[in-house]
Amino acid sequence: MEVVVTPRGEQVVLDGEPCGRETLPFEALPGRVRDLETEHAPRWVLSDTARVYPQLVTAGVRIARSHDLRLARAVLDPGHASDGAWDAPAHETREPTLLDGLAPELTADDLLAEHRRQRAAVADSPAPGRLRLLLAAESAGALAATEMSHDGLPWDRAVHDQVLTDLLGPRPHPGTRPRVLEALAAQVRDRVSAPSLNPDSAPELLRALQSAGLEVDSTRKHELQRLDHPVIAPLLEYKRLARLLAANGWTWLDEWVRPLPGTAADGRAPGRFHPEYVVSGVVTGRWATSGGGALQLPKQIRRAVVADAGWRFVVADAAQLEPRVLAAMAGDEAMASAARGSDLYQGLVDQGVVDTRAHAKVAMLGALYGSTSGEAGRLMPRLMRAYPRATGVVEEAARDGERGTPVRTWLGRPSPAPPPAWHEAQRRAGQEDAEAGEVRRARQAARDWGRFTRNFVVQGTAAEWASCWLADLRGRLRSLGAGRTWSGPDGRIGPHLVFFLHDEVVVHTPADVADEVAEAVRAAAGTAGQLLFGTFPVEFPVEVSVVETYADAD
DNA sequence: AAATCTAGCGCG
DNA sequence: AAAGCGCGCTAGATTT
Repeated sequence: MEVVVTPRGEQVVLDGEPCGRETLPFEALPGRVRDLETEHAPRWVLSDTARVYPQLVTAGVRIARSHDLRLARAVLDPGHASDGAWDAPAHETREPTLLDGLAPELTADDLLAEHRRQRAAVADSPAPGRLRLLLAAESAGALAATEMSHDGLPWDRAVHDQVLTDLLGPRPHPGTRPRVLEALAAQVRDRVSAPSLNPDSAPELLRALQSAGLEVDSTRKHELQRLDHPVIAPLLEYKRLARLLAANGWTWLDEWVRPLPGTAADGRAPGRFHPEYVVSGVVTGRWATSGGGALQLPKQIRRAVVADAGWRFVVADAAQLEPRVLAAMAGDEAMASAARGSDLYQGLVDQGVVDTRAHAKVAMLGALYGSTSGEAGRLMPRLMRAYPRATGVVEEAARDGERGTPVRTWLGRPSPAPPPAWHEAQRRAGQEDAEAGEVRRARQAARDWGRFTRNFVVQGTAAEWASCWLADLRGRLRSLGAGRTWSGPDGRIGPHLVFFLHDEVVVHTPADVADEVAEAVRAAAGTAGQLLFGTFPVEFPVEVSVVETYADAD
């Protein structure tokens, strides 16, 4: 049973089984969806989850299954995905409404036709089952993303303020540096004899360092770390704290964490951080976020992520996901067997491929990213000898990329084509009268694109595993919470996802079912592995902890 | 003054 | 000789 939801003007058209074509005022949508969901649990075919679903969730209506036409279109027809009416919504500063940007020219018939086209495209593809899985997982992910944005990540404003105060000193007046930062700046100025230096200005800082006799040509942390000079320690500390202040300081707190109404009685200052997730916002299929830098929450500040009283976080991350995914997609039994334990890198050492765990990690990441120099480059031949199938997969993807040939993830997401300028550069370099510089630059560009496609197949397939994990977990949590109510501000919804970070999930849950949630997280990981790779014997262990603050998960 | 670019750093 | 992937965000620098 499927129902297509088409908001138009001030109305909503529902079309499909079991309701037939039905036009109703959009205020009536949540109630009607709730009724149909309860009675028939249809698959909801949505033009764009990010546009339609927030209205439902805000009205207290959540659905189990969906198909997101916009996300599917981007996978099935990448060249035309951003055409006209199907454009991804431009970023907006206010909350989207049901009617905003929904391309009102798209009628119910348009959506039904698009849906038919997509079904045919899937059926005609070389691997329909894989594509169906990808689209189902992405669509479920989009539901989870909307729900997570709505529910928010529990955030304790008082703890955040305390962390900042401990590290920086009390909150300063606008336009002035916090005490600790000002003291460090003074120390830096003193030690390079530059009394008016603004250490936030990279050019000024670079000139000052050079004048003081330091051999640097950038102000990057890694370059500074190599130097032995009294200014280095205070400067690195300054940069660390200045970064924290700029990215996640008091201004961020005020802008992004909304206080939770009526719950400040126990001396805490509970709130919620509501990032907007952009499903498949990264070319590889990973999620992006917009606003608040949710995917870059520094470890330092995770202490402020505090569960509600009587609730816990179940934090889980998939250990060494990308190498495991590579072993599975390559059908590399040897690498899968190295991955049998919980530490794949130690497995490489135990198989005698490399001598230390650190070398194993450098070599593995080098293979995934295309390192050719240094330690990684030296270790690569051993890796290729030990795991010819796994390394063969990424090498082939790299060769394809260098030729400009698209590659695909395991479930079938295509990589983008290189830009026109890239093709043009390759064409010119191939001509007889090409200049040496042109040829060199074209080769460079080809290798760069090869590293991109090399990583694309692995990062993209890992994102697919993670989508399946998230989607299956969402279903399990819905079952776990069904028919029960819980104490606390999120009591109505029970255990729920609050954060997703590439290979890591956080569930906010009543403490008494935290162990059940932990088990659900593990079980979902098992399901994800089977959905993608069937019976191929590669394990995807997840490290799970039950904590009161996110900072305790590491 | 506003818009756009760049360097740098946080995360995976 | 070059030299490891993908992002978002900020302040300062540069351009309009």
